[in-house]
Amino acid sequence: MQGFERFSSDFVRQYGLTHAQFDIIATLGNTCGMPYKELGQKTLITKGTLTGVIERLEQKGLVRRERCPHDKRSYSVRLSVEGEQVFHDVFPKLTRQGQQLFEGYTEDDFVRLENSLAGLKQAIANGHS
Amino acid sequence: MQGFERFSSDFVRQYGLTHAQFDIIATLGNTCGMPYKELGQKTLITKGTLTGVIERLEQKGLVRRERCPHDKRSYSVRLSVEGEQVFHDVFPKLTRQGQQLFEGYTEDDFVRLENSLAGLKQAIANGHS
DNA sequence: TATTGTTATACTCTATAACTATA
DNA sequence: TATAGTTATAGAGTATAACAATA
Repeated sequence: MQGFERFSSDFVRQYGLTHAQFDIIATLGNTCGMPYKELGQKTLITKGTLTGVIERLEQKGLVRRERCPHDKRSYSVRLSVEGEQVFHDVFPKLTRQGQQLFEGYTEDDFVRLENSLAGLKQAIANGHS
Repeated sequence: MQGFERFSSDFVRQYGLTHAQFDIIATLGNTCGMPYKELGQKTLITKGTLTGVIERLEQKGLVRRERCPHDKRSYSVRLSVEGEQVFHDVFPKLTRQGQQLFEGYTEDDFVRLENSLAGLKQAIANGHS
């Protein structure tokens, strides 16, 4: 875990993004936007912190905010065109970078790993709730 | 990964420790101390940051510093008696907490998971260097 | 001259609580 | 009254670079 954490966060930082910012972009990718509340629930970032993180992403032009027509207290946050570019640019690279890790893996290795991790993930999610 | 990260960091925070501080204690556990430089290499914390982290751990009385007799520029950082208590108190609990995640696992499940993860770990370490 | 650790700077994240504006 | 987001506050980690003491 620590190994991959370092591996990926070095990579992300090269794009001038922090872990939290990357988390937001990842969460917003392939969606049509969502309010702060939902974003906070998905990323586990509290609302006070979220204001700052979104602000910095907005300054970088990666994210846009629109007042929600139905509830004027709320915003809809979504990726800008540039934000989507980053999303579609960084993720495949990160994935590809990740792929190099698995050079020696056979199809069978993948299946075994995937099954193991799926079980582990579920166990963590259950123990966690 | 994210699931376990949250799981364990919630737990660690209950002891009033941050991730970085926990990392130091974990690294210092079962050793007779080491200088800042080595500590920084093992935890990937840069020296400037390390000064602050160690300082806070020293204020909490979990860590002690002694000038190295051989090289007067250098300190030897080691766990205090209380620091060792924390180490021996928190780690088994974290492990036990972790064990609950694996309630439904059979011996075979463990073997499979262990093999998969060992391979993954090595792949990450290699891709990482 | 090179290295160990310190200090200074500037930024980001973090939690928490008081606040505003809507609902 | 309750909720969505803001602001204020205080603390912690991060990188970087200039610095002092020692090697």
